[in-house]
Amino acid sequence: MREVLIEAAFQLFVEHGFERTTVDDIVARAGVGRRSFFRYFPSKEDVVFPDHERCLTEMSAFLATSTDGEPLDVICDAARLVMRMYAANPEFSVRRYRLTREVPSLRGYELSVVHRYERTLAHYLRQRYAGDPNGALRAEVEAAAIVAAHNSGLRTWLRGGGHGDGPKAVDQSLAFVRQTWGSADESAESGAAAAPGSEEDDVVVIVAPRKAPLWRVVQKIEKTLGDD
Amino acid sequence: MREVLIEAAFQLFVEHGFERTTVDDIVARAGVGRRSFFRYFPSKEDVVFPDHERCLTEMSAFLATSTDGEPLDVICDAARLVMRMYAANPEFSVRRYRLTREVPSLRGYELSVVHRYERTLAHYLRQRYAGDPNGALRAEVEAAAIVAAHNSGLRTWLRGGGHGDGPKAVDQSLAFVRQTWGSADESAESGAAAAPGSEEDDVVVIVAPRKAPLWRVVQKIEKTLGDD
DNA sequence: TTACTGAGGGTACTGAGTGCCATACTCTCG
DNA sequence: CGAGAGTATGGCACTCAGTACCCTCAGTAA
Repeated sequence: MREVLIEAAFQLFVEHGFERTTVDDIVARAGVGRRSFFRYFPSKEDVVFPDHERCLTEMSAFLATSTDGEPLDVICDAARLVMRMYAANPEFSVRRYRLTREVPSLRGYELSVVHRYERTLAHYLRQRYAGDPNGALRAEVEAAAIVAAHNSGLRTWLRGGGHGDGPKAVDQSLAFVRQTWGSADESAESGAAAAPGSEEDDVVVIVAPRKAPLWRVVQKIEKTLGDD
Repeated sequence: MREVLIEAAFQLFVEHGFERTTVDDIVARAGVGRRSFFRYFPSKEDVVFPDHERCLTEMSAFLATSTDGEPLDVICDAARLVMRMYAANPEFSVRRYRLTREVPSLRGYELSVVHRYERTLAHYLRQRYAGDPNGALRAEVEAAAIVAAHNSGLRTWLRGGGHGDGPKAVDQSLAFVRQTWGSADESAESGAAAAPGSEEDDVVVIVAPRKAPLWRVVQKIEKTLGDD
């Protein structure tokens, strides 16, 4: 029944557009009663995003079992679940992407979905950063950054028609965040020198208390430059 | 007319709630015709956010004239415009906050507004990072991080009933992002030293190309520590 | 057989948002 | 002063999403 409604709806959406298709049109093509539509989908928009609810619970379940490991790495893995869901049906994802780009109400719905992912990730990080006085803020910002990076990679893939390697594009975007962020705040809690991310960047970030004796700063620099 | 409608609407919203108040109720209390409501507000939700449209154009105008200065600093200043708008009417902002927290459709509307701010900031950054191969991604992530930090500070203030110093809370949140982020990518383009944020934080961030001669790094440190 | 349950269907209703037209009011030109 | 043009407002009727309520028709247990 769900499948029948989704199929009928998408046919009509591509034929006449989302807004010019009424729920009556959909149930007429599907051959079911109008009332049944709203039994399976709480709104007309929901039929366009039939799989996000499941993905959200998957993400929650994944995070619930990931109690150790670098928090930022964990939520990157969680974000990859979303990309995987999109990659499972490239044609469907691309069709939906084109539809969503043009219909304001669908954009609004998508925003609310993305927001729920972001809240899920932020909630996890807040628990992991429970001791940190800046933990709540850090959780918010990191979750937002990871979601933004994920969506950037995802959209790049979608714009390309879903032909390239989506997960790889997302990985690269996520790596960018971890590279510039993951290392820097490592230092923020230790109050001393910190090493850069990894990979092929050739810069080093050093954090030290202002007014610290200069020799100590140089010491940290030497230590930092030494261990690569 | 706008003011009359807004006032009537908020009275009814606090009396009976947003969803149980119909547009007919609003126009009846305001003493105007129903059709006039939709002339001034495209939807029932818009009456709750009467000032965001102006703030968005203000932000665009501000960014259009800010062609130099550190990009991250510029969009921080742009974000502060939003906080200022909230701070201009604390009681109204808090009433709206409480309302928005409880009504799903208002939350959805707020998400779309936040998203437009984020797009505006990202658009600006994308132009500023035009040369950078990672510029587009960096723009997305930084815009998202700044918006998240701003909203974190804003919500803290709103939860406190609008009594504390909102702009200060936002400043602290924004400083957190610049501290852990703003400095790291400075090095990506200039390859040399960079100064910290400002205010009362007592840490200094120094960035230098790895493998640079050590004396040059120390030189940068002395220069950085000197100018405060 | 009856009684219960649960999925689907039908009808009528509320309320947001729109299109169209009528009615003022105002400003300008003659 | 008055005619005409442009503009703000009100009123009416309509579409359509979403909901409440009730109906039918399985299948099933007793």
